[in-house]
Amino acid sequence: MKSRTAPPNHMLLDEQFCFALYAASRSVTGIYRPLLEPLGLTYPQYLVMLVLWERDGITVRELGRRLMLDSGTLTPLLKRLQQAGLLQRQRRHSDEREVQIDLTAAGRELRRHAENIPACMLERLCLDLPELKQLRDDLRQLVARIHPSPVEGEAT
Amino acid sequence: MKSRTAPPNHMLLDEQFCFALYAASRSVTGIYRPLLEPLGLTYPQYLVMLVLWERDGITVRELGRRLMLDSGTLTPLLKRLQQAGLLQRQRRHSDEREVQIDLTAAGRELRRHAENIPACMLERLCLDLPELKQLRDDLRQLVARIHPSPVEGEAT
DNA sequence: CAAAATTAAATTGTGTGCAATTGAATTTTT
DNA sequence: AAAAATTCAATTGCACACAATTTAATTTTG
Repeated sequence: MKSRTAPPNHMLLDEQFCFALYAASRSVTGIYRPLLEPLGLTYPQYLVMLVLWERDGITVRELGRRLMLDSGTLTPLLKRLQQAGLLQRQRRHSDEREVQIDLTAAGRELRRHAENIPACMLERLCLDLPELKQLRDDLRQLVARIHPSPVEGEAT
Repeated sequence: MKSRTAPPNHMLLDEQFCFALYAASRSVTGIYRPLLEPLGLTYPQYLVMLVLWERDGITVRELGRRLMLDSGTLTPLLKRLQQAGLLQRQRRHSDEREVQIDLTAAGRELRRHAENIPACMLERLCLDLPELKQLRDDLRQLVARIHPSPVEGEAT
């Protein structure tokens, strides 16, 4: 007996998981915008500050590892945060290739003004914590499980 | 009796749902890149083509509604697709404000080369269809349920 | 109907993302 | 130790995103 459900057309935008992900990500960033605007931060800048509030004195490379961003993105972003007086950038004497990022007093101060943001976001998202944690873990699993593309000519 | 679990610090990057979402979205777009590169498309361009393959002859506005993008993003993107010979843009006679988008023969042709992409992605994501649908619906619910920010001075 | 308000795209300007290249410093090899 | 390879950040170039403004066309109002 044949199924009566419509044929699942994977080319339909509204069927696609990846579009839902893309749209959700941009939507959520949009919610951050009015919350971060008073702090003078964009969402990627806020992410950088989150990392530095955990521990500063780290290198651009370490920052990039945490955020999955490269120097092409981070260098200009960090220059803006430096311009805003939130951090300092300096080559490490131990290894002149590395650039170490240190928060200024103003950068550390800013944390207090950001502490209510997670709660604000939780409210806007209208999800309870367990649901959110589940979704977060699903997304992390997704990223972790991504099958590397089969690049040919790779040495074994 | 006090709980022995560590205090949940919502300021920790790796605790945050929103960062997982942001990172997952960029990761997934990164998987598309090598698949779309032979077609000469970026991921946002691919999304535009998906909408047009469903139905063309729509306006920039309708396209923007489907993709949640405004003309500031779409206009230059559509110009590039036009330059690539995939579509035509023309003012509507019925309303000269509107710009109608029509696929060219080459634009319709391209669909065949894109038809295997969803299956490729499914393989790369290493998730079965039910899980993916669940996650997709969760993300859609999230976007739908987003509480509008309380903008003051709004007329009632 | 004419003025005012609204609408649709385009434009302008800023800030990501990311591939590819460059340049300098360090490490590994020979 | 000198040459080769590697590493880190910066730079370059291109393509989004999105706020804000502009321009032109249409609709609504007085």
